Amino acid sequence: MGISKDTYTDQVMSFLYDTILKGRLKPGERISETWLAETLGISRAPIREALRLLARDGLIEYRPQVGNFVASPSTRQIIEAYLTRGVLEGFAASYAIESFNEKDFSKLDKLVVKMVEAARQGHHFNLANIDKQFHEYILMKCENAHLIELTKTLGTLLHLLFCKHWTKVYEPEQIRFRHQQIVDTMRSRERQAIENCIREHYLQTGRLMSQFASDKRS
Amino acid sequence: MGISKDTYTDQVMSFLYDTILKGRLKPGERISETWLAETLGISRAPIREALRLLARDGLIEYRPQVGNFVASPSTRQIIEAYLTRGVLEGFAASYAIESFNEKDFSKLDKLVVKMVEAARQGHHFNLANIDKQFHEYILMKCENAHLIELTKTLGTLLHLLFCKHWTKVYEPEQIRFRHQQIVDTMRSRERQAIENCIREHYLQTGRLMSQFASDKRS
DNA sequence: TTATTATAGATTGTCGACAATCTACTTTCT
DNA sequence: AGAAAGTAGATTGTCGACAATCTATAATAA
Repeated sequence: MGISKDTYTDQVMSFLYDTILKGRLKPGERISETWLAETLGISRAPIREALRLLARDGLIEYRPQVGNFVASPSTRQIIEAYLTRGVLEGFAASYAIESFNEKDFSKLDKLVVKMVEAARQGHHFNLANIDKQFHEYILMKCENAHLIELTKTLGTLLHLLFCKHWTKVYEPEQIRFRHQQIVDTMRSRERQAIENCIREHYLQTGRLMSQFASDKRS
Repeated sequence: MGISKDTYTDQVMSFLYDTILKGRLKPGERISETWLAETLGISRAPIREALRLLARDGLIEYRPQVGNFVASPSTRQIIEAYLTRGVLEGFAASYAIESFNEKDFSKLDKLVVKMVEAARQGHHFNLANIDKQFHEYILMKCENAHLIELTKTLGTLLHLLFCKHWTKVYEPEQIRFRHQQIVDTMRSRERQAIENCIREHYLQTGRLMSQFASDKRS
């Protein structure tokens, strides 16, 4: 573990992220401040700050005077979040395309290959990670710190809530096609086509995920 | 004053927002927790939570172990923020256009008239408020809570930092033209045109504002 | 004089405690 | 039995204090 000048607040945020990711805290479940404080062996002050920040990002639902709960978005909210993510990343990609060269495209090609491998082996955790790398690689190149920050936050939320479903939602071959399509469209360097392609990419996933999530609850 | 079940944290956020808006706290200036606590007559706990949240929204720059400072974005960051806002609102408008009827358009027409009046009288505070109403009216109709939240946050940031410059940046006639153009384009109901129009609207303002802000600092 | 080091003051990070509020259960009434 | 009211327990909101860290001034050396 490298230099850890993190404040407790940051560490609590990481802890909660991991705990939710691993399914030890499930959507809708209460997150008691005192429980967290005892579990981590620290006081409630930094914990409250972490909870408020995670709530601002949508990972947690905070109800004043009542408590904090793991986010449990409605079908509609899920679709909305994916839609918004598509709009942001779509613009980022069309904006970043000017600084793309063949080396960047082939990097993306390789990530697609790795993604398909992970999908074939059913490693949904790996799959989600490589997918994240793929999309963030495109995102980063737009060089707009503000846009990157917003989009990453949204991505983190979606990753956290739905990465466990990925191997069930798409066949490996679909995953390959969907992402190769993005790379190919970017190679065309047509900004409008790029935006539309990425929006559609997220819209599809949003629809499937929301359906999956609502199935599970009934 | 209506029912006030606000927690202290919320009140501190409002207080800081107003204080910065009125220029009593200037960009780059330090915001001491103890000073705030004594000024408001409360303890530091809710103040810290408010500061962290405002930092998350970009109103404040937070440096761990050092302190909080009023945001003082660079030229580049200013342009980026306006650009991003344009992308979000542009999409929101093109998405909301389906639910627009003539009543909505004429409502926007009236706001444009009021805006020009305020501009003629040099009321930059009024002008900024009506402009905010205009853009939020469009935004709200998209019915995407997530998108609305993100866009509003960004708008609040820009409003706070730059509303004081508005009467200096645009002539009343320019303001009329720029906003009437948006309404007219929306009347055409062409989604692509709407997105481009609103993006351009914000891009222009971003460029002017960033220029103005950098002039002032030199 | 300029650069470096010490030092005192101020500021943030964290803690444990108490009051206000909410939740869930028990009791009471119909 | 079912609904309403009351009560005990738990949870959140806020507070004041202390330790760790940073900042700015003063003292020292080159």
